[in-house]
Amino acid sequence: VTARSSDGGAIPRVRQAGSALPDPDTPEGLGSAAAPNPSVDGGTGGGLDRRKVLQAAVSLVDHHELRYLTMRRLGQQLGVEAMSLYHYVYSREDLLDGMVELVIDDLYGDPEVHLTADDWQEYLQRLAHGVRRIALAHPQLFPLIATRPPAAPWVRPPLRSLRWMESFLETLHQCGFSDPAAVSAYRSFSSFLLGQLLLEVSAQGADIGPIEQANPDDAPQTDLTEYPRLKKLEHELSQDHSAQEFEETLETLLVRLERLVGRP
Amino acid sequence: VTARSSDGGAIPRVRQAGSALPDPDTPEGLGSAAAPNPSVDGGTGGGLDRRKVLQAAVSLVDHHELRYLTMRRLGQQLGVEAMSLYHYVYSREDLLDGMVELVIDDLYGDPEVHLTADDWQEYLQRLAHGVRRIALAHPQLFPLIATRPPAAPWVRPPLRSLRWMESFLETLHQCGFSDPAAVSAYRSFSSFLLGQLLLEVSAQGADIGPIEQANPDDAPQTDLTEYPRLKKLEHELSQDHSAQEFEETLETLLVRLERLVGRP
DNA sequence: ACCTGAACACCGTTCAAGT
DNA sequence: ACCTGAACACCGTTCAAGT
Repeated sequence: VTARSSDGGAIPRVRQAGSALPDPDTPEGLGSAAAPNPSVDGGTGGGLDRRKVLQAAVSLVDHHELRYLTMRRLGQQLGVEAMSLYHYVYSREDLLDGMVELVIDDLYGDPEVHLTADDWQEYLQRLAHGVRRIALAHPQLFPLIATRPPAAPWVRPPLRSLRWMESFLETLHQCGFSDPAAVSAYRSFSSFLLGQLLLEVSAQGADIGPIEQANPDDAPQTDLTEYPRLKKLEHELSQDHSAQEFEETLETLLVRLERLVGRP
Repeated sequence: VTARSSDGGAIPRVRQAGSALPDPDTPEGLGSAAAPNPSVDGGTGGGLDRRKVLQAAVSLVDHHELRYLTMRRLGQQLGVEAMSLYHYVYSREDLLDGMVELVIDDLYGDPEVHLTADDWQEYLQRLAHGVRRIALAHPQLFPLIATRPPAAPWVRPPLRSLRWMESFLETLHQCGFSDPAAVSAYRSFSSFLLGQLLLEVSAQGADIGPIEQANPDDAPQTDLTEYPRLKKLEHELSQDHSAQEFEETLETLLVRLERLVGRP
């Protein structure tokens, strides 16, 4: 059981749905009554566990909207009362965190991303497309992935996974980027990637939940010994350069648009 | 009273907050009981109207979080029971729409934005900074501004205001952009702007509410006679180019990063 | 060990009733 | 004309009680 940084100020985050929540023909059954529906678990047997709960939640959100995910509905989906879920999940917050982790872990298995690339351009291309694939596969969940404070909340913008960030920095280092150049590249890349995809999924009707305020106090003081480059660049990565970043990207864009004038 | 496209499938969107909602020292009073607090209106007198309701709501959200905004709390803020609000607002959805409009209207008054610029670069610079100012002034509200379907829901990405879009297209046209070039410029510019700012405010703990699915059916079939360029380019603007847009921006970014290698 | 019923403090919204 | 009380159908979460 991982130590949860939760609480102190964990804020439940529920949307509630008057009486008008659309119930598009759900793939999981048409019984409108509260009939338990145990046919939905992984198939491996009756016992519930955290993983099964998280999987059911992800699937519920993929087929509906984020606000459709309710402790009561999730319980019903698993053939159990809502209160039972609290044995596998500390709160709705924790449920959402778990879902994000589950989906993120998929990326590690993605061979397209983890093929060793021999130049950094190819590496970044693969990474970008891998993340985009996740975004499009789970549009409702992606805003959470992109914005929930990750293991290292001081990194701006947050790429959500220490493993990613470490491998990003290491790859660029080996390709001849100086430390400041690598940090700067990290910033441009991740804010392009997350910003663009956030907008793209929001156009599909996604829904960003409130982000736990990155309260520096309860930053879990993560152990970075496994991530040496991250540790080395910790200070640089935690600076906020959003204004400067904004100006530079805008400038680049204007230059790019210049080439459009007077041409078809 | 403007015709509201609401309903048919309007979905209330409430977050509810167990018992743990933080109540940071609110600037509007410390009476914890349900004491009416009529001292909050514009100052011009007791009568409630839509505008006052919207203003109070915006201020509530600016000082707290989006999920803090509740019909009951808003009512209390205005010295009235929650149910009275329904005289000025059709639903919580409508309340949020009204708040977005109120804030957007501020931009029209912004002299920084509406100075006539004589080159399009300056115009886009002004516009970008004006929108960024709004985002930073109302981080909690901005995701709604950036993602709620605007008057013309077929425009991707949505710049939220027909007046903006028209003036954008007209300016570029007069500066020698061909029609396709102007549309392409619109796309790059708005997705840069909204994506970047969405990410920036989300890092501050913002919260994107569910977006009403841009249901093409109930698109209000807006009257575009006042917006000739918009009308002319309607078809081009409604194409989805997000994949291509993604590739191009990524490519540009990689080229830009190239210049960082091997330099300090 | 796992699940449940009943309860609590919240939601948006409706509606008949008050002034 | 404007406001309200009471009610309804929902929330997350707690807790003592069941098996």
